[in-house]
Amino acid sequence: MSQSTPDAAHEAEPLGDPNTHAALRLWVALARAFESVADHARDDLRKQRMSPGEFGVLEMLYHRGPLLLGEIQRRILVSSGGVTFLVDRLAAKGLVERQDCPSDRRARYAALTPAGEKLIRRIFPLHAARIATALGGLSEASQRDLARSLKELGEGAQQRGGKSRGRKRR
Amino acid sequence: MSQSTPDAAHEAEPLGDPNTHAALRLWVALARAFESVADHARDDLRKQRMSPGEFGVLEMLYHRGPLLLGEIQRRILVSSGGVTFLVDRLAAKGLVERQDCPSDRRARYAALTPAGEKLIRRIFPLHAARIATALGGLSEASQRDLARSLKELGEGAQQRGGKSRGRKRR
DNA sequence: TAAGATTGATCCGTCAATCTTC
DNA sequence: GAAGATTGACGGATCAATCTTA
Repeated sequence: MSQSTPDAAHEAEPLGDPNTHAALRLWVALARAFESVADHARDDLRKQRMSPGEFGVLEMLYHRGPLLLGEIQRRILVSSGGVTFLVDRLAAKGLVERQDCPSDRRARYAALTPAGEKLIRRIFPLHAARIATALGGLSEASQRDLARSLKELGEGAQQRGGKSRGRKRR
Repeated sequence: MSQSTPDAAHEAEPLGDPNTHAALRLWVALARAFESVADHARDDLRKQRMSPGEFGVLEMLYHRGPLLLGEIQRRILVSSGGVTFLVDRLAAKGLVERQDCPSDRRARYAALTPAGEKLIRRIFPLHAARIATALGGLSEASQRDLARSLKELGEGAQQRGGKSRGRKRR
């Protein structure tokens, strides 16, 4: 794992502020839920010998077509050097290729090669199914509700300014 | 960041199964929400020159007292080697010390030193407040609701067997 | 044989500095 | 000067192999 999960029990020594206490419990639940599902995702991806970042790039190019490296960076939230590195590796595997940008010679596109397209077309549905299995305990309705709440939570937290790794601060 | 976030828009090419589609949207929302809050947490910790893992160990020892390394491993969900490494670093900083286990000579305890106790006692409330700020958009009630749903989600996903990095499969 | 801890190799990604083009 | 991409050094964690004790 790449991330340590916060400890679950703060009840031993309750905090003065009940509001903080509720927030902490939510944070723990959020982190644990994320890690549980991420475990499924990572496990599935490892069988394809693919890192989460690599899969993220392939998936994005699959669903959106060729993209500038900077766009990829903002969308999957990796560092600038990280994108270069990911695209390098995918290119070495023959799954992705760089293309020059006609309107701006500083920029480059990344695009799927036929081999990359074939691969992601095959594994994406399997990966999606694995996620669905992980989440399978919840009804479709509560999945929708939860997704809505989480989206609100995420956007709120982002506006309050976390670290903002060069991401659009809209 | 240590983790790439799944891409948000699959609407361009809807999946056959609507159930899978709902699951995917939930997964994206979950990952984005987690990363947004984690950014706050990481940002805060970095000012203390402390990794999330190090903070996790200190926090746990603070709230639970001396713990076997194996227990720490299971609770913060890091690898076996990871715990050894974390405790090494904290010990080098003088914040934590190892203690022999009288009943099993294979095992060792980790415990806070006075300096470690002093440090975590000081920074934990600040960290908690930062998390509370990140989550501040939500009412206390909806924080509780969300936490409950997420706990259910996380436990469900875990039971369905993610990767289970040596963790108790209870 | 198995369980706990440790070591060393390796992997993935960040960060700071740099180069090019705008 | 600022924006896009790239490079190289580094950090944090995983993994497989090993050592010790049960």
